[in-house]
Amino acid sequence: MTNYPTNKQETLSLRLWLQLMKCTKTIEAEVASQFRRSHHQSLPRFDLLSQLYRIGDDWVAIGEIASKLMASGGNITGLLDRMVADDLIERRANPRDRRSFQVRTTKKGRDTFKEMTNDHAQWIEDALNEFSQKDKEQLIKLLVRVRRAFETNTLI
Amino acid sequence: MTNYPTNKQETLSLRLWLQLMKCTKTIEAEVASQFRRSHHQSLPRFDLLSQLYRIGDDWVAIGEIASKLMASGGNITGLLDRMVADDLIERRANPRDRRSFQVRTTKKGRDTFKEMTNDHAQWIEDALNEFSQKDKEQLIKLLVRVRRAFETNTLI
DNA sequence: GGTATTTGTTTTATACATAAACTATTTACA
DNA sequence: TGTAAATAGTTTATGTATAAAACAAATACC
Repeated sequence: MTNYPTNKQETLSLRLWLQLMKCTKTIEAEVASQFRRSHHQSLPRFDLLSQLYRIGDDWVAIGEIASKLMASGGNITGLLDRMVADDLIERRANPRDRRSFQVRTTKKGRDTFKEMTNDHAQWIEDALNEFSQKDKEQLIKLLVRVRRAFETNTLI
Repeated sequence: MTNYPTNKQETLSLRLWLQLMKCTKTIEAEVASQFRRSHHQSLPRFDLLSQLYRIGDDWVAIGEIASKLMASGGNITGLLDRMVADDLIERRANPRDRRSFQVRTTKKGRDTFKEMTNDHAQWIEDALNEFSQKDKEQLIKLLVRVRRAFETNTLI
């Protein structure tokens, strides 16, 4: 009865989480360093440009960006300030609601994003080309399950 | 010939990376929020205490912590300053090298770490208990492979 | 022994992140 | 209509992170 390897199981879960974190941080550090070297841009800026790209060509409210990126308002305000200063983003008052502001990418912002996103995809592809489609699919499936386990856990 | 789904493969690698990041960030946010709520401590502080615990009971040089955590010196200086102020860490001059300083955990630091580490292990275990040992082992194996792919890639 | 270099850490400038307080509007509704 | 509540965004205080400059002390080497 006491033969169930509960301690070992616990260790395995922890090891899984630690490996997950190590893996993500390794890739993140590499991508961030490449972005910095090749484009003088950061990962948070890339994420913001990605969201704007996903939303489309229109003016977007600040709050929509914050909620899509799951970030605080203050964080987005600061990021946008710096990106406006670098001419990647333009900002205007919302003509229909004087509390609200809107942003969109400039031409420079769109060009920068296009280059970054191409490089990014290429780096990831190059690094992961040794994996079979089956391995990748399985890994994705397991990761989604892990995430769901935490998300549902949290909501209770 | 042109039937090879190269575009799909590329998409799959990217999707894998995005899922990896999403998964890690979800768990990290949950753990950080629990640490904050239950212990008024942050994840970086927990990491630092973990390193000190791993190294042992002795006085440890600042530089050793920085290299183990793969963090910049300035980062560790700041973290330590705040943790010393909160009486989790004590600091002294290295008696054998006047350039150098050493730190170790206080009793409060050790007690805090013990509680945090128990809770942490429990949260992870609870969330991942639906996974079989086989699933976890496979996931760990794949994650290690992914990380190696990026590490070797970087070193070239 | 005296200078050059290296080493260990802190300081500075900057970026990114949050929570909480604050401001200005808009909306709800009595 | 007039006030309370909700909403949009910024500001402030604080924590975490880096790179680069600065500094002090130790080591290397002529």
